[in-house]
Amino acid sequence: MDRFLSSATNRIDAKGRVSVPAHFRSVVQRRGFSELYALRALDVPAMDVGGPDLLDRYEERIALEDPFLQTADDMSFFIHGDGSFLKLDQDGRITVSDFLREHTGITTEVTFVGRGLFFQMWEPERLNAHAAEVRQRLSAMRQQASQARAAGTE
Amino acid sequence: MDRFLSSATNRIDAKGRVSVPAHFRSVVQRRGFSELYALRALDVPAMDVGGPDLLDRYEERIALEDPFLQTADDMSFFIHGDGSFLKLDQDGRITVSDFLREHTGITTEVTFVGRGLFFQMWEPERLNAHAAEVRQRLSAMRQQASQARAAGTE
DNA sequence: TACTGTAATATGGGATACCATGGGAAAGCA
DNA sequence: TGCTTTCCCATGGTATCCCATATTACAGTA
Repeated sequence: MDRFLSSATNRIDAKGRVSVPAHFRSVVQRRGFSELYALRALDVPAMDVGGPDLLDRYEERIALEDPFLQTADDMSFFIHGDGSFLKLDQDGRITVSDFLREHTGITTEVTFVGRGLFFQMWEPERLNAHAAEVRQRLSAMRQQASQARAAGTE
Repeated sequence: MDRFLSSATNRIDAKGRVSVPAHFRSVVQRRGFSELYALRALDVPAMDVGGPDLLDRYEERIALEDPFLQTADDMSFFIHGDGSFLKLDQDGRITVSDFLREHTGITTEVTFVGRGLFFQMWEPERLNAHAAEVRQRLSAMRQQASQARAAGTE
């Protein structure tokens, strides 16, 4: 399978290194990425990490904004401004930079979350909070949908 | 038969492995898969499990959404982040990870419940409680319906 | 229906391979 | 020279392979 899936939490060692889950590394290889791009996620305190295609995706997103408006420029700055890329060492580890820590709140542990075509890096506690929100939204959405169906058949 | 039917309870061994019921395995293997896709169910403490094709179906669903709106992001977060592949070993067993235990409360035994296109993994006690709830809801609903019918004919 | 043998399945355990993690040493940089 | 980064190796823990044994399901026979 060549998609990033499931999540795992790894510890950051004294030198600031953390192992990228083996499963993710094999996906990276299979997709033929030689370098990983880490971008700040737009709405959440997480990093989006993936191959060059991740950049394309963000470009598309920016393209939707009116180029004369502040928003587009802000987004572009936000993404390209400090966009760092992560080097995998021989043991499949990356070094967690201050840039990463600042945006995510990561200190001693990192949770890697598969997102299909890319993956995310989270501070474990913040991830839990976010996950709870997401599940609640989806659950509410599903109830609404089934109520709407019931109403339609009455 | 290519549907998941009936239920069975199996024990988890000292290494955290548990056999997937043979008839469930044959459903998956007939399609040529050697791994399972498991997703944390939204409203109940159970895992929804199926072949990797189950994931495909979800991804197709997401593709219908505007990729830059919150809904698409939530859905992806859920099916990729709350999902995981379970590798079947040669004897048809899977290892029950903390990822599964956390959400389901599973400790020493697992009940596998056929649900047609997928099956579920439950902690036996919780399944009993849930089954009782479901029965009660259904019988309440039936009583309501028959009362409404009686009222209509009076 | 009861009994019996057989095959399929579930379970247990030793050995092995893989992976996260930690630390020493060499290599770059100020 | 100090400091950080990168390489390399050691270790413990976990997952996987492979085989043995127990248990269950099934089919045939009386």
